[in-house]
Amino acid sequence: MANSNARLPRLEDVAERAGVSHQTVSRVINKHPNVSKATRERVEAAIAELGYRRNTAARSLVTRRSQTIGVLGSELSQYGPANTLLGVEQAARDAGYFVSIAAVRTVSREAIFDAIQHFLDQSVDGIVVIVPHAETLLALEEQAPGIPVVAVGASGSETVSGAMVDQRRGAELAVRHLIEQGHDRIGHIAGPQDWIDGAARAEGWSAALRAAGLADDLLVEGDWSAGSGYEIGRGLAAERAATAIFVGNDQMSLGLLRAFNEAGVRVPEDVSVVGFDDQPESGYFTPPLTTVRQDFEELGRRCMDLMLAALANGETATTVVEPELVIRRSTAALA
Amino acid sequence: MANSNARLPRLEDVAERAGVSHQTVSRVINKHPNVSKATRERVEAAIAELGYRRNTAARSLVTRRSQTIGVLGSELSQYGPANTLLGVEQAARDAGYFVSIAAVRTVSREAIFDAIQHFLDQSVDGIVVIVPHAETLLALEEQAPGIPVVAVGASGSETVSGAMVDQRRGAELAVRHLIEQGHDRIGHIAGPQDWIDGAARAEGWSAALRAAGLADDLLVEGDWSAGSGYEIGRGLAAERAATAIFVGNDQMSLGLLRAFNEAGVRVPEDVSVVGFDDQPESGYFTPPLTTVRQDFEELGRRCMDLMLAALANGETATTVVEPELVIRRSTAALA
DNA sequence: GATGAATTTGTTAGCGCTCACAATGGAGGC
DNA sequence: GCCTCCATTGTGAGCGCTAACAAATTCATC
Repeated sequence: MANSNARLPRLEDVAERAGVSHQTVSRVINKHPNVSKATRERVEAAIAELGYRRNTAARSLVTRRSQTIGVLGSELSQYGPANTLLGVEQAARDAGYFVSIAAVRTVSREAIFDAIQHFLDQSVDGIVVIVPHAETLLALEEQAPGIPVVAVGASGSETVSGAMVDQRRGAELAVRHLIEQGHDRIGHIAGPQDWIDGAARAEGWSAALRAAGLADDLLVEGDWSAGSGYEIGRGLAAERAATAIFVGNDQMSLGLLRAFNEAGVRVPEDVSVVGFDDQPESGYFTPPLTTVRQDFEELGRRCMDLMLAALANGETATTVVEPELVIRRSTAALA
Repeated sequence: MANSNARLPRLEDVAERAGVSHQTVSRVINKHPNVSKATRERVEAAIAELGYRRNTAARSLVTRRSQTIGVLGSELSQYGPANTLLGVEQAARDAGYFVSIAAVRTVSREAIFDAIQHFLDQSVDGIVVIVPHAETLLALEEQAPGIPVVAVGASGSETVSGAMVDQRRGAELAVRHLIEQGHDRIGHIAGPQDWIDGAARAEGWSAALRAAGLADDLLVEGDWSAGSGYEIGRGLAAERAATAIFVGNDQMSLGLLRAFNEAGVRVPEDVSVVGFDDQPESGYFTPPLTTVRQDFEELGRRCMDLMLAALANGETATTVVEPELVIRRSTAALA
């Protein structure tokens, strides 16, 4: 019901109404301990009556803090990054921070720099980077924005905190499961190798095979999309070199399943398939997909934990989220 | 290379270096026309040398504008909302705005109010709402935040601009396609009816059937998830009442295809299926899904167009994006 | 009751910017 | 030469808040 012509109430207006100084009102707002109970209640009443809301700009101007975290992301419409963003947002809002986003369409130095500039223009207090691309980390080291940075997939450094799901371990879980089922020719449809996760999963696959004394020669690189899984799957169906395929993500797995279905290759009777991510849909593929689950929201929350720590004491750190194997119907014992 | 101990350069520092007043520097930054070429160049040089960056807080304090748009969203990890967000972000950044997000986990009045409060605390200049839930619009009318609001799915009103994909038309495209293929018993797996899109698609389905003199009695309501599509699909496979199913979205379609596959119902030989959304994966379902494409990024950009208009002249407006039928292999002529 | 310490409240300055207005100087008309 | 007009530049104030300090009040202690 406030008169919309009048300017918004400010500290001084509240102070006048409560019969105190503006500084006392400021103390109440900032929960400063040394305010008597009576005064506090009077001020709080005045705040409620006037519908007072603190002016962020004025506060930021004097404190030199914007209470804003910038999230720099690419592929933000994909299941993983999108949920990581949600995790960050939740933790940030709970901690009293605003979340600003900048999406990078094509990953390049210029695009990353642009986004960082954008955030610096906004004077964010810190930047969370969800661009799981190796080049991004290099760009970040180079461009060091002078504020705390937390990067997903980074191992952590002097200047950058890192939060990651243990991709190697996830890949090992998947491959070991296949080995236990009796498979000894296990191929891999990898994600792009200049993506941190793509490379780490391929390494995990390779390491698990070698640890079991098996060959790691069946690797093809896709681009994460269902389309690339399909194309590669057509080739694989013709060759029939492997009896099991560990796929870099669920979307490529979907394409692979489609190609196998068209070619008459039965899953899991002829070939077993394991994906990575565990999107909500993966349990409804034909057949339901055995895959490695990553808790992306948790990852996002961890990012924010690291950010808060960096904001508080300037220290960088690293955190690792454990993946989990979800066994469904796309894998079976070798006949 | 700036000395990180020293405070950041400000207008006055640039002015001193360029030998002009701070106001002249301000004019250069704001592209005011009445500045001589020589002065402008001198100032620009000084800005570059010092690495000057305008302080947003100070600017906001005096202009009473934050150059920030708040995006209030739910289901932000889903394909549609996520891409709409990306469209908004792109258009906003191009227009010199920052984008702040607030995700609503469970749609309720309180959660919506909370998010609006959050944005008002931040003094955003406008709010884009991507919560395609009927109750949201009511909450918005009630809570009228006093700044421009653009809502996805809204028809527009005195206070709220609306941007939407024509859902009814999309549903009609789907149903007419099925009718043309000779189907006359066409069922619908609807989205939740308290979701704007869910209701609009059901209406379009119903309208198209009635226009063709067909019955619209085969409707079941799901919850958008693949799981609900699967459960409903099991029932449908047992009944076999319809020869074609129009499904409210692609995810439920996936579940339906899975259930039909398990039950030995062949798609499209026995039953045709049409989805809605056209996610990137839909072309790799088994079989590839005929569906209705929505251009979510365009929708997001349109939201921002409306926002800029509202910000400029305070007027609300409405815009409609046309959907498109994508025919793949899940539909066929009735045998 | 005097002394010092702790608690509560008030006063002042200034964060960095834009706005309104004032001042300066050169071009052009009579 | 004088006056007007316009383009260009400068001056002063103030946006709303917090930090630092100062003042007033209460309380405990000897």
